[in-house]
Order: sequence, then structure tokens, then C-alpha cells
Amino acid sequence: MVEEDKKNRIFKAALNLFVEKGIDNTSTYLISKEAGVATGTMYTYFKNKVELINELYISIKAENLTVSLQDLLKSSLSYESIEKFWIESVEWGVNNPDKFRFMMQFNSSPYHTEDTEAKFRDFGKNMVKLIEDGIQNKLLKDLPPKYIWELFSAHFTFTVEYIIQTQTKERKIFFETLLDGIKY
Amino acid sequence: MVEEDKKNRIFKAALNLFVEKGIDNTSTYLISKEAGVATGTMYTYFKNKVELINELYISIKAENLTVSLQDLLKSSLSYESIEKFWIESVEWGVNNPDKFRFMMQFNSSPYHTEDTEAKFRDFGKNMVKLIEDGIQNKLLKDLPPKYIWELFSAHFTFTVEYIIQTQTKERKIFFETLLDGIKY
Amino acid sequence: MVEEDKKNRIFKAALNLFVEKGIDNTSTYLISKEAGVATGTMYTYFKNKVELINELYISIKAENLTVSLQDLLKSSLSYESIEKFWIESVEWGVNNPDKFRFMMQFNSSPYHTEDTEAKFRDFGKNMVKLIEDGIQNKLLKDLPPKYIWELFSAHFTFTVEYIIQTQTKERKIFFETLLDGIKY
Amino acid sequence: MVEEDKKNRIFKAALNLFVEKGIDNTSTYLISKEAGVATGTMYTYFKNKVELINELYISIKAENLTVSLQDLLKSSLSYESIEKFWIESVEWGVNNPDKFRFMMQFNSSPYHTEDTEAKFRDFGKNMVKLIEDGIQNKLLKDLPPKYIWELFSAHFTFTVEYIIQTQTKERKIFFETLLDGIKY
DNA sequence: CATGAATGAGGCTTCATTCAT
DNA sequence: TATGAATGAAGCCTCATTCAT
Repeated sequence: MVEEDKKNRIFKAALNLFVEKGIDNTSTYLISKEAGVATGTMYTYFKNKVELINELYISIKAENLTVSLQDLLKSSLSYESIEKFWIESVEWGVNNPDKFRFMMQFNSSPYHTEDTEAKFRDFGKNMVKLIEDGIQNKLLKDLPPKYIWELFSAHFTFTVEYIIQTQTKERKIFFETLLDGIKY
Repeated sequence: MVEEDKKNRIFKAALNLFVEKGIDNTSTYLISKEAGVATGTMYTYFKNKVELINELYISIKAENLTVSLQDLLKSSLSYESIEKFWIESVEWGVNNPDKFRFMMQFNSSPYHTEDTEAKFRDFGKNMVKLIEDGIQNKLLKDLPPKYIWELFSAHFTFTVEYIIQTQTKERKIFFETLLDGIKY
Repeated sequence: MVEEDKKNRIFKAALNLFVEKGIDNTSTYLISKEAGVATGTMYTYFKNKVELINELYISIKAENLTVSLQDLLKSSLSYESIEKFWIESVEWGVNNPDKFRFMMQFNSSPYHTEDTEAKFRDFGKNMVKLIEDGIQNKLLKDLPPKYIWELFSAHFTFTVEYIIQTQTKERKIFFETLLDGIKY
Repeated sequence: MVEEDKKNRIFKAALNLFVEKGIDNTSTYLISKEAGVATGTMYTYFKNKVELINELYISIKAENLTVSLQDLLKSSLSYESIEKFWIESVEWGVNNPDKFRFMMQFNSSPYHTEDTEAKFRDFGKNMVKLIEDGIQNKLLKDLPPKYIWELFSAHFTFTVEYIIQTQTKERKIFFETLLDGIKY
């Protein structure tokens, strides 16, 4: 009778500690203690620390994408749908600062392998396609679609961090620094 | 000359290894070996590993700023001077990918303390002041100056990474995604 | 029938793995998996791993002795009866290389306690008595009977290993290197 | 300034403990403690535990061979030279019971790889050649030379163990059980 | 009897740092 | 200054064993 709960407790403990102390400065012992399980228990749920880190990332990124993605892919692209997507994404980040920051940390860590990112390949491709359409329809500047997509991501990331730190309620004016930069 | 060399050899070895394997996966032993010095020698130049990391960061960031800063602070703010600054910064990053990437890695690491960042506080303040002027002179949108400054940094960072990866020769069109986003 | 089977499946799994990977490199988990039972199940049949090892040894050694012993103890000692015993023993080893090798491994392991060996004390005593008779009857050299018995064992052991490795069909010429060494 | 002494202390501690408790039941911590060094020190001298085990074996086996080998290979083969070699070998084993027993333990352990044994390949080949000569000169029975050589080894091994246990002073009569078994 | 998740002691190894030379 | 052998705390992980179901 697996306490599915336990895996979640490990996830939560790891997330807290990774954000607080950094991934490499968080020992498996500390994670176990924080999760209220024995050291060995972690290894019932994860093959090793690296796999825990990656599974944590994957689960968070999946959550992140699920939250704000549905609408965008269904509707046709418009400034409004882009804004909605951007704002929902930002809101998710602001409301989940630990998850957000862990993703950032993970992205610039050696744990961020092609292998893991491959799981989200399709999503990226879809975004690029959407952007290509936007360019053809003269919604967006004629730039490399991949550049636009990565600018979008970078702008999103930085804005979330800014909002978390300043606790500002503004959203729309920030979005416009992105949109004005890329719209046709 | 032969000997002052040693500190630099340690810096270079550390930089290479940090970028290649990550800071936490690089042992001081490995740095020493790569630098061609004894393990103990590192400790005549740096109090410990953390200090080496921070000094390396400081020296690189200083170089980065020095390169492109002079002109900007002297001239009055204009779209041209902003562009010049941005492009020179980007060029530095593209030409020094290891240094650039180490800075990124450092920024999202637990070694990135207030203490170290304080060394560049003045620079940031100057930039914010410049931006405030820009806002007053209706060159830039009326946004929090700190937001604009951090957007600038984020945009710069992401663009360098993009250029390194794609090896594109484009610059101006990328800059315009920034400028169009923030100009009045 | 279905269930008594389980103890045997554990025995077989353990035997295979012990020979393949060594006793200490075989975890109880692996044995369970290979036997197709749960980890806990092992402990309903054996008090612990050490006891499993010893019971396995005892069952194999008993089988080994049973096979070739009957005749020898009944007949009066002669070169022919010795040869028959030796050859039957060798044949058993050659046909049961895993069992044979596990016994060797067990003998030079810390699990090989007096306690376990005591179970076969009687057998050894009988052999020594037989040999004493052989010496008195001028069949065998006047050497310490225990020496002869242990030489017999060592010679048997080494020959089995040699035959397993070389796959030779020879038997008698090998036996003669033993008999010529000890006969009167 | 390497204390070459220290490597020897580790060797001796390991040897004692391996014989007393078995290789796999001896922790690196225990070896360090017994050797009077820090846990990490072992790793200055040996890459890991497996390498320590193998180097220990190699050094002991080399010593063993060196002791008794010189004469045999120089003189022409005769019953006397064989006897001399056998007795000197036995004497070495009896006088170095721990080294002897460690070699036995190593031989039937998973650490005994082809790789390590390859170091002594030449020696084995020389012995086989010598035996081939002995067969041609009708000193020895016409058996596979490798069989004779391995019988020699097994006989030697078992006899040393017997002498250690019984503390007997006999030698020659034991040798004769070997020689009578293989001489022409 | 059987299960297998959970336990936590203990094993091997790394590595930042020190210090005698 | 420079060296590098030595240190030992601390990290990751395994595994024999237990126990609630």
C-alpha cells in the first residue's frame, strides 16, 4: 500500500530545500528529514538524487505548462490570446515562487540535460509554429520564430522575478514591453 | 611576471572547469591540476573556494562593465547611445562565452550573495538614474526604472545566449525588440 | 506442492546468484526477485541471510555425500571401491558445477563455521576410520589418516574444477595421480 | 615526502583484517583505524577498496614466487629440484599463514579477475614448460602438463593448511604423496 | 503464510582545507 | 611563497531486516 502521499512529501521537502540552499548544498539526508521519512525511503521512490531532481523538474514544468497552455493552442493567435497566455503564466509563477525559482535553478544547472528537456520538445515546437503563423499574418515582426519564443520566455522569467521581489500588482504595462518589442 | 601569472592560471582553470562541469562539480583539486599548481597554492591566493568563486565573478563582471560602460555614462542618453551600449555588451558576451556563462551560472547560484553584488551597486544606481532621465525626457516609457534596467539585463543575457547558439550575425533587429518595448 | 516449491525456488535463485556474483555481492532483494517471491517471504523460510547460506550449503553437501557414499561404507575398502567413490564424486561435481562451486566458495568464506561443519563430523570420522583400516591392511601408506582424507578431498576438488574448465573426458588417469600418491 | 611506511601499514592492517573477518566484512573504516591513518588516507595510496585488495594480492603473490622460484628455473628439472621447490614453497606458507590464507581467500573471491592473474601468466607458462620437459625426459607421467601444474598447486595449498592446523614437523612424507602421484 | 514499503545503520568515497617541509 | 600528503566530516547509496496489512 504505497503512501502516494510520501512521494509528495519528498517532492515538497526537496523543493523547499533546493530553493533555500541550492540543489548541490542540499543533502539527501536533509531532504529525508524534512520529508519525515528515512534516508533509504527516498530510494524507494527515486533511483537516486539526480532522478529526484529531474522528476521534480518535470512535474513542475508540466504543471506550469498545463495551467496556461490549453487556451492558447485552441484559439487562433491574437494579441489578446498572447496576453492572456503571458499573464496566466506570470500569475502561475508569482503564485508559485518556489516552483518557479527551482525551474530557473534547474535550467542553469548541470542536471538540465537534453534528455529531460526532450520531454517538452513538442510544446516548444508548437509554440514556434504558432509564432510562424503570427509572422505570416503580420501580427509579429519578421524575426526568427525561435528568437521570439525565447525572448518571450526570458521576458516572462525576468518579469516574474521582478514581481515576486517588488510585490507590484502591475501586469499589463509589463506585458506591453514585450508586445511592443515583437509586434509588427 | 612568471609568478603573478599563477593567480591568473588559477582563474582560467577555474573558469574553464566551472563552465564545463558546473561550479559544484569542480573540485579544488581539479582546478589546481588544470592550473598546474599544487592544491595548497590556491590557498595562498584565495581564502577558500567560495572566495575564489566570488573573486572570479567580480573580476569578470568588472571587465564586462568596463568594456562597454565608459561611453554611455559620459554621453547624454539617446537611442543611439543605448544601442551602442547594448551592442558592445552583447559583443563582449558573444566573444567571451565562458565568462558570460560563468556569470549566468554564478547569478543563479547560492554563491551570489548580496555582499558581492553590493560591489556593483553604484553601477546599477547610475543606470537607474540614467533611465530616470530618459523617462523624464520622454525617451522611455513611464515604467519603474528598475524594471527597465532589469529588462535590459535580461534581454541582453538572453540575446547573447541566443547568438552564441545560433552563430547569427544579426544584432540590430534583436536590439529593436528591446527598444520598441521600452521607448516612449 | 505449489507452495513447498517456494523454498526451493529461493534455494535455486540463491545458488545461481551466489555462484555468478559471489555471496556478498548478492542481496536478499535480488534473491527474492530471482525467486519470484517478496523480500519478506525469504524470512518465513529462513531466519536470516546467514541461515539461508548455511542451509543451502548443508542441503548441497548432504546431496553430494548421499550420492556417492552408500557403496563405499558398505563394501570393504579396496582400490576399486576407492576409485568408484572418487569417480562418482567427481562425476557429481562435474554435473553440478554450480553446487560444486558454491561449496568451494562457502568453504573459504566467513560463513563456514565449525557449527555447520559439525553436521558432517560423523561422515569425516567414518572416512578416517576407513582409512585407518586401509593403513593397517597395507593398502595405504602409513600417513596421518586425516592427512590422507584431506588430500583426497583437495585432489577431488581440484580435479573437478579442472574437468569443468577443460571439458576433458579423462577420469582414470587423474585418479591414479591420487592413488599412486597414497597407496602402500 | 611520502611515508612509504604508511602504505605498508595499510597493507598490514588490511591483511590482518581480511584474514580475520573476510574481505567483504572488513570496512575501509576499520582498515584505516587499524592502520592508524585517516579514512581518506587510504585513497591517497589506492584508488579504491578493490584496488587495495588486488595490490595486496599481487604484492604477496610476487613475494611468494620470488622466494622459492629462483633455483627451480635455473637448475635442470629433477626430483630433487622439485622437492626443494615444493618444500620451500610450503615453508613460506607455513611461516606466513596470513599471507597464505589471504591468497586462498582472494583466489575464490570475485576480486580474482583474469586481469590480475595475467600478471603471473609468465610464471605459469614457465612452470608448464618445465613440466613438459619433465614428461619428455620420462621424469613425469604423460599427463596434461597443466593438470600436473595445478595438481602441484592444489597439493601445496592443502598441505600448507594441514601443517598450519596440525603444527606437524613432517614435510618429506607429504611431498611424496605428490611425487608418487605424478612421477613416471 | 505472503507481501513489499519502510527503515536506518553502515559502507565507500570525495573533497575543502591544513600544515610541516 | 609553494608544495602535496594527510585529514575527517559529510555525501550518496545499499541492503538486511521488520511489520502492518
